[in-house]
Order: sequence, then C-alpha cells, then structure tokens
Amino acid sequence: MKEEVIDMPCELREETGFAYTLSLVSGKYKMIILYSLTGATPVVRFNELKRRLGKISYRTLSLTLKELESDGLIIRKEYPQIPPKVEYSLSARGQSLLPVLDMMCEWGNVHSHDKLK
Amino acid sequence: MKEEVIDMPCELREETGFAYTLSLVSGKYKMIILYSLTGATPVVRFNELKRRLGKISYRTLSLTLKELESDGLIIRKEYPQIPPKVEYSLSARGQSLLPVLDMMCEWGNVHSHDKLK
DNA sequence: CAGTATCCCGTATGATACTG
DNA sequence: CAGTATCATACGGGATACTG
Repeated sequence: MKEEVIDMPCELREETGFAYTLSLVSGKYKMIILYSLTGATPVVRFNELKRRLGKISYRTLSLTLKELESDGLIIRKEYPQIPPKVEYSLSARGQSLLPVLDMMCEWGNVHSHDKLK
Repeated sequence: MKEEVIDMPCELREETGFAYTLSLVSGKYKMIILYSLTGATPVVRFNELKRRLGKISYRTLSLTLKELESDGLIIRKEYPQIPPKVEYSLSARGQSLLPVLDMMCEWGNVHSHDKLK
C-alpha cells in the first residue's frame, strides 16, 4: 500500500489519508464489528460477538479482532480465569472513527433506494 | 451480501446503509477514481485516468469504471469518432458521495500519525 | 484511443477439527 | 470459552497481447 501512495500523482497526495482510513476499516466485517461495539452493550465477549455477526468463521473473527486491536481501534481485555473470558470494546481511537462510519451509513440509507436507470 | 444482511441481528439492521455504501466504494481504486474526477479537471479520458492512477492495469480500470458507471456514480460519455474518445465524470450521485470520502480522508490525515503502543 | 481476451497469482475468507 | 491449526476456495487484481 505504501508504495502505491508514493506512486500517486501530486494532486492526489493530500488525499492519502483516506487510503489509510480505508486500510483500517476494509475487510468484510471490520466496520460492522466496530458498530457491534456501540450502543447498549459496548463490551462484548468473543462468542457473543460471533453470534452477532452471523456467518463469520472463528478464524476470520479472530484474525479481524487482532488487526483491529493492533490498529488501536479496539481493546481486548482478558480475564485470567477458567473458563477464559475476554471482552472487546472500542478504544477512544475507535470511537473517534464512529462519525465517519455514521456518515457512510447515512449516505447508504439515503441512497440505497435511488433508481438507477 | 443481501443474505448476510438478512442474517444480521435487529440492532444492526439500521446500519446496513454502510454495507451498501461500502459495496459501492470498496475496491482498490474506486475512491481514488472518484477523487480523480474532482478538482480542476473533472472530466477525464480513459488513458489520462490510467496515467493519473499510476499502476492500475487496463483490465482493472476498465472493470472498475464499468462498476462505477452501473452504480450511477460516474458518467461515461462516448464520442463516436476515430480514434475513439471517451470522457468520464462524476454524476450528481457521485458528487453527493464526496463529503463522505472527504471525511474518511480527513480522519486518516489526522490519525495516521497516532502513536500505537 | 479505448478498450477486451487470456492467463496467472496472492490474499481474504470459509469449514471444520482440535486445544488449553 | 476463546481461540488455533489445517486445508480449501473464491475473487480481486496484475501482465501482456490483441482489436475495432
């Protein structure tokens, strides 16, 4: 990704921010996971998250959560007990991204019924 | 995609708009193509667009433009002449998406230098 | 010039079984 | 419960040659 940015024409350099944003939220479930950590129950355990996401596989959920965590968007809190208990929640950084997601959501809600000729 | 939406828990139904938005702009070059059709030269020919995008292949540019067009985000205007001349520009719908892209861009610019521990 | 045709490849994701 | 390991697959995208 970095290399492509370097190749970008000057006019577009100032827009590389969205390439960065996109790199954080692209993936089939990332944005919906972030959304899943908002609202009435913003702290969610692994299996509960999996249930909420429907068809995601263990593998994908696990990998995705690791990426979100290493990108600083979510927080993973592990309770050292048996059986294990792990809770995921949004970090401040993750929360700062919510308005962006909201805007995408809003645009989609408004325009998903546009008639395309 | 539709099926997954159906599987989504109730709490998330109202957020399916962003899945729709995302489906329109996801892809390695879609957003940057939209951006390329703004500014001082908002009407661009195929090869000029290819030049601006750097490393994109003919195939991918061609496919991507078709998708953007069929999603109503850009307009393809063909001049029946030899050699061929085709101009691409943003539709009103495409323009309405710009604030969303701007916001993603802005967030990325602000947060791309966050220190992640 | 503006594409299309063909072939190839890497990565994201899925299914399932297993483990501490 | 919260994952990991393993194997399999689908799709997006690249390179290049060709065409109306």
